[in-house]
Amino acid sequence: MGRSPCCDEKADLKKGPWTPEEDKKLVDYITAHGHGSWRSLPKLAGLNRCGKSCRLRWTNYLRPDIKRGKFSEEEERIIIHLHSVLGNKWSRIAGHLPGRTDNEIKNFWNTYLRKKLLHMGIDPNTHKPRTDLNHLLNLSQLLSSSHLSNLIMNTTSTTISTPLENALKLQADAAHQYMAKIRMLQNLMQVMNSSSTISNTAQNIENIINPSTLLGVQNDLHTFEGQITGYDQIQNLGNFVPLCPNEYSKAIDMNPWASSESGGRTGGGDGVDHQKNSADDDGFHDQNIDQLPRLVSSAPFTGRTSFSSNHTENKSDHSAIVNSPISTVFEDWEKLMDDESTESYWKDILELMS
DNA sequence: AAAAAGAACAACCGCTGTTAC
DNA sequence: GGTAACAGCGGTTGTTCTTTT
Repeated sequence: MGRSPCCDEKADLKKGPWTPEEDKKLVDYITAHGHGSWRSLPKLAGLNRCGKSCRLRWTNYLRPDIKRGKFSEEEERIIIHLHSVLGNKWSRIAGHLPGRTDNEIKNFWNTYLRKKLLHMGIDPNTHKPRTDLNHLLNLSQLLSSSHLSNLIMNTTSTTISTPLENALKLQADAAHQYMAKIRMLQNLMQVMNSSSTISNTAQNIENIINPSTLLGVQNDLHTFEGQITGYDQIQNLGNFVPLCPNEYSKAIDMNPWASSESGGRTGGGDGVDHQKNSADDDGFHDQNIDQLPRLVSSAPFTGRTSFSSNHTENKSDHSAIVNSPISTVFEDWEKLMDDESTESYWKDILELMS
């Protein structure tokens, strides 16, 4: 009954990297006869390998239609889109990228794309903004240690600092700290607003933080960044991309991957439950690529772009703030930030969210 | 120039659904 | 209908290459 023993059970089968000679044998055999049964192939081809190893070698490396080399930006975009819908279904994703293997895509994801999304503040598993505690609490430090230091070094490295430059550095430093805090708050608010299960928490937090102050966050940030763009490098601050509450999918509007040719979203862009589990449908069709929720931009963040597209509802209410200088823009924030300096401040918020 | 660290890639392992018997 | 191997898939590991210190 059943089949004969699997080749894997045979002894003395070679493992490890393939030699050019082995590759040639495999290619020659398959070219002449097709692979047929992988189980019987090694013996017929004169290889001391198991059929499984031959199949993997062929499908992942030797197949003539395999496209080698760097992934294009378009391929990157497609992979991320598909992953947001299909998850780690590498073979299905590979099915939409001719010439790419599931193994190659998987490696590309694990070694590059995943880290890229993490750097952008996006959870690569959920394709939503990261909500882990460390990310939020370390944000300020990360930004300060990288971008701002680069900024300062770039702007003053060639000369001995003058008193004015020192003052500018201090001001930039302080402003940067504000910025990081604002973004942390934005992220928190976004998380709260994007989940109905914690909507009550959002209200509780608003009891801690002056709601009117929170409403001004976006415009404050907008204005601040507008003021500070005298430093070109400050635009590099935006590796962390804040998203609009309830508007995850709208972030695609500033997505450089979303080419004009693709036409952007045509529907279903709420970023919720696009996954289908049906066996006969991978939940994705080529014509539906543009219907999938797009990801946030990897491009440098600019508050202007972000908030002009996502927070128009607040514009009129805060036009006065928008036009105010930095010194007054942050006046309302000073109280908040002073309060926040106490150790229990963030604990209170995070406990409410847990 | 050497060592260490990180990134990239290839291959293996083990699980699961399918299929031959 | 039951059993066991097959084929495919995703996760993980090991090796090699590149970059940084």
